[in-house]
Amino acid sequence: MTRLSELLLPTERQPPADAEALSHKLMVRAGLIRQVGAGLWSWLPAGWRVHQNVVGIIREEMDGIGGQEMLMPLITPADLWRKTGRYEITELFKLGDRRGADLLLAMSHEETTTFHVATAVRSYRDLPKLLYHFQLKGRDEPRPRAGVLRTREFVMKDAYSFDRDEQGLETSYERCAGAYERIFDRSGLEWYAVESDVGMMGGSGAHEYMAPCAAGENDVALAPGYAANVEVASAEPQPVPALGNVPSDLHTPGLTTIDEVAASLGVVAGNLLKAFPVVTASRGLVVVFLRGDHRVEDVKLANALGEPFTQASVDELERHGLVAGYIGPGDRVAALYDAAVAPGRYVAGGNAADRHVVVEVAAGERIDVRRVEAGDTVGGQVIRIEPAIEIGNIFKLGTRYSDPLGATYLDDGGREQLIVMGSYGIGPARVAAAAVEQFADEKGISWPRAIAPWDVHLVGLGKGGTPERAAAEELYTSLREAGLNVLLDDRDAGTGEKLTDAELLGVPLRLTLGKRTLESGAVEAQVRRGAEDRDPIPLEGAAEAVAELWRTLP
RNA sequence: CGGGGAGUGGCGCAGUCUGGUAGCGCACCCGGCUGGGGGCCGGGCGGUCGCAGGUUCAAAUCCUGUCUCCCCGACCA
Repeated sequence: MTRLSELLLPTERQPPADAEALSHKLMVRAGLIRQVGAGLWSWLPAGWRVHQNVVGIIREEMDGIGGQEMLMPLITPADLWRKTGRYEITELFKLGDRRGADLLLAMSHEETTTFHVATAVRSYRDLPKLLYHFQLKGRDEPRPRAGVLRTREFVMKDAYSFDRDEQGLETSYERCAGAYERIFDRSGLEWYAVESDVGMMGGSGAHEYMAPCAAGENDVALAPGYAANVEVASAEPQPVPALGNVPSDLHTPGLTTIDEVAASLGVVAGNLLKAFPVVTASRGLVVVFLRGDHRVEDVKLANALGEPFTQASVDELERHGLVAGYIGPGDRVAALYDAAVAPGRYVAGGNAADRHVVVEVAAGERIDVRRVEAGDTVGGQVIRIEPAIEIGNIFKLGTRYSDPLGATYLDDGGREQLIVMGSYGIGPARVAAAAVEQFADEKGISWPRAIAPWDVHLVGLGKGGTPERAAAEELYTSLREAGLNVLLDDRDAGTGEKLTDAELLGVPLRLTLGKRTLESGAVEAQVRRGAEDRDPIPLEGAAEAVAELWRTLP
């Protein structure tokens, strides 16, 4: 369907009142998506064309590295997930059938693919394998947001590699990384790969593919030659001047924050020691000390501790004789020091109400748990931090799933070995939304050519039955014969409405054909990116010239 | 789950404080004019005011309960 008069493309002049993110507003306004419930969205015809274009690119590149496409069910028996311990995840949609059997909506398909490989693969000769599918994922997200950026049901391309050993996994991983580079390059996005957290699941390595944009939910630390999610980023802190002459015992009534204490002493926050008391299952209460101007990065701290933690309550502190707001090093509780706490003198809590003291911190064991900040450096290069949306990830799973699900093979010596796995995800919806975020201007969307719903938006001005409209029909036919996907605006609507809708929808090349065109013998062309008018294209032989121009577009 | 906000034709909103039986712009339908940037005139269609209960002669408006949605924080493609 490529005639606007027949297409379901409900454009809106105003965005939904509750929309915040740019892609949310524009995708709804342009008639690409519509909401059904919280985090539940329908893709209307034009939007689905974009989605499927992204899918097409992914499919080509995955096939190109030997991926085998298949399809596994969304509804999954609970037993598979019980075996891997994932049945307890709170985001899991759980349901039952009429007989009372426990089922779930898969959040991803590690269990299912591993189940198949476990039963189908017996020999090292059957490995490696790279399997993938495009399938819905169900996730009962605590907070769906920003249109299609974070939803409770979405299509994911998830791929799983199965190798004989770590070395094989390394090869599969690199191969997927290469495919991902080509996929995101081809999609026309700005993107980069960053080191990411492997989470509590373990695993030996992971990367995330990030598309920088304002609506992004992740913060990424970037410097020339360096890119990492702030959840795992490490950097050299900015220096602070040494602590000047300050009395070693300070009466500080009511001064419980870093800023208050620093201001009252006339020193910088970095001259203080910040106490971050946490409780873990195996250690009980532990106080983590950071430089006063630094913040704890929760993910880094959990990784450094090797277990989850909660912040200590005031009760918990009192039980250990600590006073909230006045915690400092002492013998009452175990202490850990962040890597940015250089040996030297600091103002710290005096472990008594209204008291601070100057302490001498010695060199010693450190853990890196602080959140990297803009202005820190890596290898002498200054870091900046920007928001980005995660559009894909790759993850070395190891034997996390093959072990509980019994996915083994016999090696060439007849010994049973665990299959070594990797997983590789991409969210096509996020690729689409990120493209909207990155390239939209005040008039609307500006799709990269590779994923645009159509190649050319041909606006036929005037009313049906006029010579200019007849000419538009003719051009429409010849453009299609030249291999272009063309959207023809053949509505009897006003000029302004047609042109405004075209800008909102964001097809990369707009052709306008009206009375003027006929008189001059050339159709007007505007490149959507930058709203850049090009030289009119003579109607004689227009199709080839348009196709040629189109190939040069971003 | 914690905090904040909102539910009134398809979209955006007013009306709620101070109860009196629902209105505006856009969209939509009909007729006419216009025809290169959301044009003009005239005439129309369309709403259980989220839901349930209560107060009252009378409830969009007051009370109680409940559901839904959005935004900010802990999660992730």
